[in-house]
Amino acid sequence: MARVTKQERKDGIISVALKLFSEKGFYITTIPDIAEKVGMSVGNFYNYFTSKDILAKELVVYISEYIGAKIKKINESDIATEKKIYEIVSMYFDMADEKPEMIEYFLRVYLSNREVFKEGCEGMICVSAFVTELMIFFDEGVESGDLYDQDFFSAFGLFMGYLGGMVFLFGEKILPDSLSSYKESIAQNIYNALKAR
Amino acid sequence: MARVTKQERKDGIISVALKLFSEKGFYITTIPDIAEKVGMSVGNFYNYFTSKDILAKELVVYISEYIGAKIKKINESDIATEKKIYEIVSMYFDMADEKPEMIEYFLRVYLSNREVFKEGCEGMICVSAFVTELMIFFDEGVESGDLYDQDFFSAFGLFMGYLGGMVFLFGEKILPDSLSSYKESIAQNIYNALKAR
Amino acid sequence: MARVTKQERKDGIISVALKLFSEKGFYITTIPDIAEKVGMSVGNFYNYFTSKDILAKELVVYISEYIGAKIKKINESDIATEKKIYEIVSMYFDMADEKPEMIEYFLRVYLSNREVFKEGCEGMICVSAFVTELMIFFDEGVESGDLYDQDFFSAFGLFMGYLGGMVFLFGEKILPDSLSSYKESIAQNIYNALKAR
Amino acid sequence: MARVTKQERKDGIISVALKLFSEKGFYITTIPDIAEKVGMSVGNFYNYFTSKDILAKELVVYISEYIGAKIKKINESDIATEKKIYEIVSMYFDMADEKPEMIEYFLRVYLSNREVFKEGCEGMICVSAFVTELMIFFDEGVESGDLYDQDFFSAFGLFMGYLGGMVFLFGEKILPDSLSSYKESIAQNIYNALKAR
DNA sequence: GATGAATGAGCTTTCATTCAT
DNA sequence: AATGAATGAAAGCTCATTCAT
Repeated sequence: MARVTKQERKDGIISVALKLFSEKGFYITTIPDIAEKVGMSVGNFYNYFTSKDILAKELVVYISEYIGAKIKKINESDIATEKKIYEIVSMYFDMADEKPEMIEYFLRVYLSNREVFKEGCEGMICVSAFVTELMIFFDEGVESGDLYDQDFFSAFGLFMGYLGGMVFLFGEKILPDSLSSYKESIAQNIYNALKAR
Repeated sequence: MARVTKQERKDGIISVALKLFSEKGFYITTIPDIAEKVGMSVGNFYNYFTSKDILAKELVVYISEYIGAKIKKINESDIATEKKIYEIVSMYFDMADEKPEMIEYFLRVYLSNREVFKEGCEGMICVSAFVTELMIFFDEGVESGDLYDQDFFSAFGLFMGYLGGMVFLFGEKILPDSLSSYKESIAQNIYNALKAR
Repeated sequence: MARVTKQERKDGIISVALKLFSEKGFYITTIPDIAEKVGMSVGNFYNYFTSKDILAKELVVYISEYIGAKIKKINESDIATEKKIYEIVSMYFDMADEKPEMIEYFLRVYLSNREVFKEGCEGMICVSAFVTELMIFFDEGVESGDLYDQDFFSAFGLFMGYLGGMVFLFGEKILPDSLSSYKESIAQNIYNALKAR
Repeated sequence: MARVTKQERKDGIISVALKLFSEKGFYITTIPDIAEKVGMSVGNFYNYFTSKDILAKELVVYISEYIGAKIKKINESDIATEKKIYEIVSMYFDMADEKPEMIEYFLRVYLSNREVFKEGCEGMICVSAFVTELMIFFDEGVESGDLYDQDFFSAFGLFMGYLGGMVFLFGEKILPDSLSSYKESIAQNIYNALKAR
C-alpha cells in the first residue's frame, strides 16, 4: 500500500520547486535541493520530471492554468467590466500575498530565463490558458461597449505589466503600504486607461 | 602609443557584457565568453572588474544613468505633461529598438536575479538616477495640475510595468507590429490613467 | 554486492591524501591529483570531503588519534618512566620509517599552513588526542618521582621538537644513519633533560 | 639622483617578503602583495629577484647568515659551555620576540615547503652559515670536556628542534608565559641532555 | 631601472544527470 | 519506484611571469 500516489509525489515536487525557484532563482536552485526538501532521492526525482528544464516548463503551465481558472470565474460572473477589472487586480494581489511563489515564478523565472523556455514554450504556448482568459475579458469588454477598442496587446501589456510591476516593487520591499491598499487606485487607473472614449 | 586606453577597455567590456547578458542571460554567459568577444584574456578581465557580480552591478548603474539622463532632458523641455509622457514612451521604445540590450538587461537580468544584486543594490540604490527623474516628472505633473495626485509607486509601476511589458512582448516576437506603432496608443493609455480627474 | 563501502572510499582518500600532501605539500597537491590516485572522479571526491581544507583538518585529527592511541598503550604498560621514553621515541621513529606520511604531514602540513587550520583547529583542538596522552605521560612521570616537575610545555617542546627535528633531518637525507640507530641516544638525552634532579 | 640604491631596494624586498611569507605563508603571499607593500611595480620586482622561488631561497641564506653571525659571537666569547647554551637560547628567544619573521620563516616556510628549496638548497647548503657555527659550538664543547661526545646531528636535532618547538608553541599562543621566562629551564634541560657523563 | 596591462594555465568547486543495485 | 554514489564538463577566479613602453 503506497503511502503516496504518483500524482501526490508530482504535486509535492511542483510545490517545492515553485517555492525554491521563486525564492532563490532557477540557476541557484539545484535538483538535490528540491529532492531533499521533497524528501525523495535525486534519482527518483528524474522518474517524475526528466530534466530541470522540463520541470520549469510544467510549472509555467501549472501556474497559467491556475490563474486562468480564476480569471475565468470572474469573466463568467455577472458584473460590470469596471468591477471585473477590480476583481482581477484583487485576485492577483491576493495571490501575490498568499502564494507569492506563483507570481514570483512568473516574473523572475518565466519572464527572465528565455534560454530555458525557448524550446517548448514558443510564443505564448505555455501560458495560453491565462492569456486566453484575459483575451476573453477584453473582447467582452469591448463588445459590451465598456472598453475602448484597441490592440489587444497594448491592453494586455498594460494590465500585466502594471500588476507585475507592482508585485515586483512589493517584493523588493519598496512599497510603503500593503499591496491590498493599492487595489482600488490601480483598478481605477487601469479602467481609466482602457475605458471607452 | 597605446592601442586602447584603460577606459576604452572598460567600455568594451561593458558593451559586450550588456549584449551577452541580455541575450543569453546572466548565468549562461561566462567570463570566458565575455573576454573572448572583447578580445582579451580571462585573467585581464579581472583587472577591470573584480568579479562577475560587480560587473553586473556596474551595468545597472550605467544603464540607470543613461536612461536617467534621457528623461532629465524631457523633464527640462518646455512641453505639456501629456507630451512628456509621449516623449518618454517614445524614447523608451526607440531605445528598445536601437539598443535593446539596455532594456533587456534591465528586465531580464536586474529585475530577475535578486541574488546577484542583493548586496550593493539594496532598494533602488543602483537605479536611483533613473527613478529620481521619473519622480521629478511625476511631481511636476501633479504640481502643474495635469496629473492626479496619487501614490508615486502606483504611477511608477504603471509607467514602467507597462513599458516593460510591451518591450517584453516585443522581444518574444508576440507583437504583430513594431514597437513604434504603439507609441501613441500607449502614451494615451498612460495619460488617461494618470491625468487629473 | 558493493565493490567498496563508503568508509573504505573515505579511507582510500585519507590514505592517498596523506601521502600526497606530505610528499608534495598542501598547495602543490590538487584535488584532481588525489581523485586520480584514488581512482575516482573529482566530483565524487566532494561527496566525501566538502572541501580541501576540511580534508586537511580531518587528516590531522586522524593522525593525532592514531599516535595518541599508541602513546596511550605505552602509558598503560607497566614499565619505568625511562623505558617509556624509549618506547615513545622508538614508536615515533618506527612510524617515521614505516608510515612517514603521518609524521611528515604533521611537520610539513599541519605545523606550517596556519591559514588552513586557523578555523576549526584553534589552539590544540585537532591535536588534543595526542597531546593529552603526552600530558598524562609527563604527569605520571612527575608523580612517580622520576621526572623533574617543570612546566609541561617546556617538556612537551623538548620531546616533540627533538623528535620532529630528527625526523626532519632524516627526511632531508642529512642523517648519516638510520633513524633507528638514534633511538637509544635520543631517549637518553631526553631522559637526562627531564629526569628528577 | 637616485632616491634608493639597488641594494636598498633589495633589502626592502627582503624585509617585506620575510614579513609576508612568515605571516601568511609562501603560497598565500603573491608577488603583487610584496611589490605593493614595498612600493614598487610588479615588473620591477623581477629586476631584483628573477622568481618567487629564488627570493625564497635568498631569504633562507640571509637568515642563516644573520643567526650564524650571532652564534659566532657567542662561540668566540670567553664563557663556559653551559653559559654558551644559555646565551644561544636567549638569543634565539629574543629574536623570536623582536624579529619573529626570521624564526617563523625558518619554521613555516623553509622547513615545510620542500618543493621550493629542492633545487639549489640541497642538504644544508642554504643554511650552512648557521649550522656550521652550531657545529663549532658543539665540537668545542666536546673538546673542552664539557659535552658528551655523541653524534652531532642528535645534538643538533635536540637544540634546534627544542627551540623551534617552543617558538612554535609560542606562535600558536599556547604557551602560558613569555618565551623569555623559559630561557633558564630550557637551557638547563639542554645542558642536562648534552653534558659529559 | 621602472611600469602595470596582459597572458593563460591551472586551481577549487558545482551540479545536471546516469545507473547499478 | 527508489536510492545515492558516481561522472565529468565547465565555471569563476588567481597569479607567476612577461614585455611593450
